[in-house]
Amino acid sequence: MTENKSKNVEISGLELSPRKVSYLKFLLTKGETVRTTEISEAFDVDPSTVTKLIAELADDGYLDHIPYRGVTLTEAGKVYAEFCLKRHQILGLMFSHYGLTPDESCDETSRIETFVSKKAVDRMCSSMGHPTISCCVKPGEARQINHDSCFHESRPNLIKKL
Amino acid sequence: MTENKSKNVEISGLELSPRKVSYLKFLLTKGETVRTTEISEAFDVDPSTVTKLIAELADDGYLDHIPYRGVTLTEAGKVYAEFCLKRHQILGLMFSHYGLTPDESCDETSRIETFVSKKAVDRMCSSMGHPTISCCVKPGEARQINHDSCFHESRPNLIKKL
DNA sequence: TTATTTTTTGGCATAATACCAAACTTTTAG
DNA sequence: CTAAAAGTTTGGTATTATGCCAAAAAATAA
Repeated sequence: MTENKSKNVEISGLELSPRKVSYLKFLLTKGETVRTTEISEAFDVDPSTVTKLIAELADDGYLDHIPYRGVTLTEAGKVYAEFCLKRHQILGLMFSHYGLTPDESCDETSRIETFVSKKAVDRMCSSMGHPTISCCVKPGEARQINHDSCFHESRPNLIKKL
Repeated sequence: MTENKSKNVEISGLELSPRKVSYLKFLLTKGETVRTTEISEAFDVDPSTVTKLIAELADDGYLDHIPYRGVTLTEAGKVYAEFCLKRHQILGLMFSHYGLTPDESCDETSRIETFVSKKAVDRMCSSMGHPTISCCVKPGEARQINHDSCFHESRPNLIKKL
């Protein structure tokens, strides 16, 4: 936990490509070990494409891959995926503030999210009062916004770097 | 004028790559004919890289290129560049609403703008009351937000498709 | 344990960018 | 008015991110 936090500080939010972010978010919502085929079907791509991307994600420490068996998120991968999910939710919420429908917010967010820094997301999250709803997650639904990764600028001494 | 408006309707906002959008915005703010070197210096890339991108933009009708002389925006190019500039400004303003500094807003916007649709921008613009300030343009400065390209959803009969 | 299914490998392709060196043009200096 | 300098374009190559296909390998089912 304390370890995650300290690792968190190093997340810029720009380290992964769009597809990789999608895979990580998918893996997080799945929870358990996920087979190559599940991913390839979810994203409608060839299984070999998935094999290659997960190999890179595994190399970079985001997930463990047992060949022919499946993948699971590493601790770092979970932390990163949580951040990605939260970023998606914060951005989706932001768009919805300007009259976009939930679907539109989600679409626009999906195209831009990989390019928005964690610093910006944290700032926005604070500014919004650490919301728990978003275009994809409503109160009462299973997964709400997880603020663990949030760098609380307003209380630097309490949480910064820890 | 009427012609531009009708062409506008067909802009999705996603037709150009990041670099091409940057070039178009640069060309619009420059106004006159621009030489390859000016662009290559502005973006700190090799002149040959510029030659290639402008060839593609010219092919697609965004600009006229006279070899060894320079490029100018076509009418369609101007219309598109105006939209790009406005999109940048609307998005920058949006980020600034969530506590990002002007510089931060501008940075984040620069990374995401190419992936935000015109439909979303128009909606946001309406929702904001068609503002004239942004992270990059303050009131009193030369270029303010140009709303010509805006699809005014609130007054569809007056402006839609015309 | 063979047939079927799943996964991985290796090869190849495209879009977006970018660099370099060589070939051209245009401009400038004599 | 030409030769050198400066600017531009071509052609070749590279990288990153993705993705497909066919063949090989492993796992599972019959």
